[in-house]
Amino acid sequence: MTMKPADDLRRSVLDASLALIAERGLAGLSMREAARRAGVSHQAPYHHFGDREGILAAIVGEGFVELAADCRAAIEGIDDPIARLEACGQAYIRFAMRRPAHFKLMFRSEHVSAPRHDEIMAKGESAFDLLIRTAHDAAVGGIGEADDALAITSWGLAHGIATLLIEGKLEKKCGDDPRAQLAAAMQALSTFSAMQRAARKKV
Amino acid sequence: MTMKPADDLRRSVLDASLALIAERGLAGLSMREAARRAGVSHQAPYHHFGDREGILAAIVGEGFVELAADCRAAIEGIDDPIARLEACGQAYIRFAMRRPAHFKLMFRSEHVSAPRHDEIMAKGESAFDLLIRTAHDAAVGGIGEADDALAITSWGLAHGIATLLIEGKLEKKCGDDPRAQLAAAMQALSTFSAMQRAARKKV
DNA sequence: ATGGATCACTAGACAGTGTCAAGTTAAGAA
DNA sequence: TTCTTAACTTGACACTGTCTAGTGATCCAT
Repeated sequence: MTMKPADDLRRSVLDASLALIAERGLAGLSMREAARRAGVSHQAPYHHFGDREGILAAIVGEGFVELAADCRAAIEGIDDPIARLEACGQAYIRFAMRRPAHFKLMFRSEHVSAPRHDEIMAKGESAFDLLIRTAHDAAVGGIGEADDALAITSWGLAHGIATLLIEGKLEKKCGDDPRAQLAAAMQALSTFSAMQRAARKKV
Repeated sequence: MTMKPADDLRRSVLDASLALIAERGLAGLSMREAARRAGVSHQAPYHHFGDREGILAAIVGEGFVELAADCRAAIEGIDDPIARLEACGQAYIRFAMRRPAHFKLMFRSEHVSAPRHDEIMAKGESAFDLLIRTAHDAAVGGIGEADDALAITSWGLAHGIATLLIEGKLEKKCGDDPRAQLAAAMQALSTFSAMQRAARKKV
């Protein structure tokens, strides 16, 4: 199943957009500049995406699929539920570091309105829900009874660490080296796991 | 010490900007519309803020001061270090809910570049560092030895929960009612505190 | 095969934006 | 009185997203 030329332009506009975002940030993405780089008229992208938001929605969709795949791969072969949860969090944070623009678009409400683009969001979010469910199951299996609260706590921790990391807010505490920051992030996750294990043994 | 007319316009442009953001979101803030609402020409705001970013920087500065004050007030009169940390996190999350636009501007790197506006950021961030130090001290006092890791973990949790909350990502798990979402957020914090206490007793 | 519809795209225009440059007006200092 | 500076206004420029109106090509039913 080869790509049709139509999808070809769609793909190259999308790639040009991602490159643009990588260079100039999220606000630096412009329909016209993306079209320019793809070598087409300023209106060509509209035929494939309808809207500026359409491009962002496409990026979000790809992001959710990739994140879910990352998480699935990370927990494969791990049995201990708390270790699974930690591995999942690690994948979450590594994804945020590898694709910061995707991550921001995925978890900010203002760029892509969920009601529109619901088919894309649904595809992505169903994959994402699996991720959350994994975390949830792991948490429940680990601690015994506390249901939603622990899942939200785990998600919140991973999400917060990831956010602080890609926004550069850990620089003051960990220095400029991204690897040192990543190490600190991972240490936060393992601290959380340790606390979880302690709480479990106590009960 | 009364306000000079100059500061008067500065203030009203700032208020118009905040109203604009509340109505149309962060991207809906426009220099020209803010000027229009303040009843001045489209260039008048530039005299006070220099830049579009200047307005955002002013908002960020006010936000850091208010957040620090909130946190300080929250931990007042509480002795138990773990309880202090939890109260601090509660204040952090309540602030995010009360001033979502401030919160986003404060913790995103793309809107306001720290190197420029360093005087504003310094004023705000020194207040903010106090907040982090409080969390740090409380954490260290609580668990005994683990130093930076627990502070980052706590900060990450509060930040992540706050972010998910104001981006509406908890709606699927907690429903549309903001009070139910806030309750879930608080429950996540208390879950964390319980785990911290359990870990402490175990060691 | 052929007429009509649909697809993929181009070209032009419009309102709106941030910001540079040049003027204006008023107040205060020398 | 003259000079300087602050606090504006006015006008222009390049750029943006998006609406409208085209233009070939391709496909499909007759």
